[in-house]
Amino acid sequence: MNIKLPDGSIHQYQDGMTALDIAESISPRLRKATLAAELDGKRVDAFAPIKGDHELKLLTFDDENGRWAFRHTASHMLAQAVKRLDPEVKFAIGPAIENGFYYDFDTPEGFSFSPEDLDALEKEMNKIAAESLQLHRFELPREEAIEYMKARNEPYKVELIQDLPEDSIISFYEQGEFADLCAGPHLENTGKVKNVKLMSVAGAYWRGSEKNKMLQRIYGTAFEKKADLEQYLFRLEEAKKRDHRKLGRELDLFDILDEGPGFPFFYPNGMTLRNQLESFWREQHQARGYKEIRTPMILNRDLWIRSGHWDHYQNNMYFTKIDDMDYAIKPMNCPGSILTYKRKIYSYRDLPERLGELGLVHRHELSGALHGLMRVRCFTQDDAHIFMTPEQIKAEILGVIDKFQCFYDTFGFKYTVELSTRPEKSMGSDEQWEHATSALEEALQASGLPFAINPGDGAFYGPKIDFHLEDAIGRTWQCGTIQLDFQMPERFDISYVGPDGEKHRPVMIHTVVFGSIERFIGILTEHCAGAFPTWVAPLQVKVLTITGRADEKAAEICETLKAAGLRAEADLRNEKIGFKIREAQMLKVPYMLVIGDKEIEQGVVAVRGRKKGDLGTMPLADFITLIHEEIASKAHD
RNA sequence: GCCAACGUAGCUCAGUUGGUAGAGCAGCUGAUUCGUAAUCAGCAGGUCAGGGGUUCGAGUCCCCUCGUUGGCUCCA
Repeated sequence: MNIKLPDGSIHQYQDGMTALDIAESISPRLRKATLAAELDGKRVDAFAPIKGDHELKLLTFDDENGRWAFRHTASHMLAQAVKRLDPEVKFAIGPAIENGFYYDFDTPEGFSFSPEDLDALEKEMNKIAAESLQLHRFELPREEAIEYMKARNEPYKVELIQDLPEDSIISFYEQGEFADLCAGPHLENTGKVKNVKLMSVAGAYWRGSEKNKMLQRIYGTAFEKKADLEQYLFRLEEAKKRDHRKLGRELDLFDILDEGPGFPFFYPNGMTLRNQLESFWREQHQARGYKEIRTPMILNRDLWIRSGHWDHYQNNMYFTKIDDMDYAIKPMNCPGSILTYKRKIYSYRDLPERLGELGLVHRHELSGALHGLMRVRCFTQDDAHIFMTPEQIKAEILGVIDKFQCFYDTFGFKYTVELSTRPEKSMGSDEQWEHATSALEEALQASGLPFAINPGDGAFYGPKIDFHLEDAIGRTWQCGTIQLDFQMPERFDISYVGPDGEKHRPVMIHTVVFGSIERFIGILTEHCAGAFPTWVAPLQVKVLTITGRADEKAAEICETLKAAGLRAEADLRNEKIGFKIREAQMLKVPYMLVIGDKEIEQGVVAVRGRKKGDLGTMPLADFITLIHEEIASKAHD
């Protein structure tokens, strides 16, 4: 048979040889590294015999798909270990995921895995690796497959098979006494999976639906090399140090107290930071032709019925009564924005009308969903609503995308983009949804941004484009969104007068860049580990004296800095300079000015940067120029 | 909301088989005037999340509530 390798070369092999054999023929080391293979682009076992001419790619741990096979085998080993230690446990599913794998188990009533159990399971997995069990693949016809799993008393597996399409191949993988329903591919042998770490236990609904039984999920990870596992665990530990909840307390920025779950406090430092972000937002939006508004936090029931929130969003809303009438606290700003639009008659010449609002919204999120500033029950959306003619849609969306890129680049964020389509619970006709969805898709394509489709995740009034930013440990959070909406304009019967003198229905875009100021601050805090870019840092310069003889000069310098528009403080305490520097470093103050007898005598300041250390001395005026330039450029890092 | 773990001083954490709460940092007081990540000493600080129960006795054991964390579900 002829085998074409990724470098384009074609080699002849004997029919029936496996990918491992072929790897061996190239080098013994490659054979050892080969975990799985891709045959004509399809993932297969490296130990499966190959027949006929094909294109072959050998997958190692460096390939995402190689790691996937490696960790998927690890998840089977976990299941095997669980079964050995507790035969009563039933298997659900156990896939490889980014950075690891998990397996869901249905355990006997009242039993749940403890940390000690995880240790024991880890040991058993190591034993399974030491046993060096060979993996075998076999296929069964549908009925036999069902009988096979019934005989093994695995009801979840039976259900999975029953839900597979009639004509699908039903494959199993067997290692020692253990066999599992699985499409593969897998490693040839359990002996390869030596560096395993079981991370945590969590509840997870069967098939992801809260209507189903909650199963026990064990998360783990596995690496080919021990050093890589250790490095991964170390990185996780390091990442915890930049958790925004921890930094928020340490830097005295913000906190969430037991007295108000999900309702954050912003302390003076946090407020300074926040105000900088809001100023930036205002500058940018003014420059981009937006007008700012502010709409009420409480509006009456009729409004929310009209907007559809009463029907579609009630579970997430807070209510109140005023003079025996029902009111709701706004969970979104759009109805207020629409009422603003409705206050007068718009001409097509006025459009697009871009209305921005830093609006505080309240949403009753499930208690278990709360997470620091990332997920709260009251937050400020940096909202904007654009009212426009249908012809303006594409240009407006492109304008918004440009705005997003400007914002995220300013902070040095990487982001991923998703297009979310119609959810089950939604309003409007199929045509409207199709029209709106394709408008978004076209704009995205025109922007050249790579994006993924997220089916069924749109808002109830329209499809959306989401921008996701990463936190310290790689979880991603939706920040920016662009939502196209044909519904609200209908519901509120808003219009503009066209060139023909007739009334027309405008189209509406809902969009946020920060997403919520709170979440954005959370992400930004983790992104820079609390060392905020100078332009947003709560305190920009700390003036440190070496002895009391410098007090007067330091105070004077501090005043000069403040007069130059900088956020500066002087530390005149009777402490050693090393101690003062340590404190300022821990607070991640961008610049420290050390003032002692020498500086006073020479008429200079000794500058220390939080990252670069001692930067030498310079006249105060030079330092002010330097920091002003840095602030003006909004430099990060 | 669901599953699990956890909740001790402002912060980080000790507290053995139930026998009346302890350290470091921060704070306060005093001494020290000192060149780029911690000067020394003293003092003060807690209804052990809240409420019930078991017990001669509960921070430790049991139950309930609240909150936090990790997930699931949901979402900016």
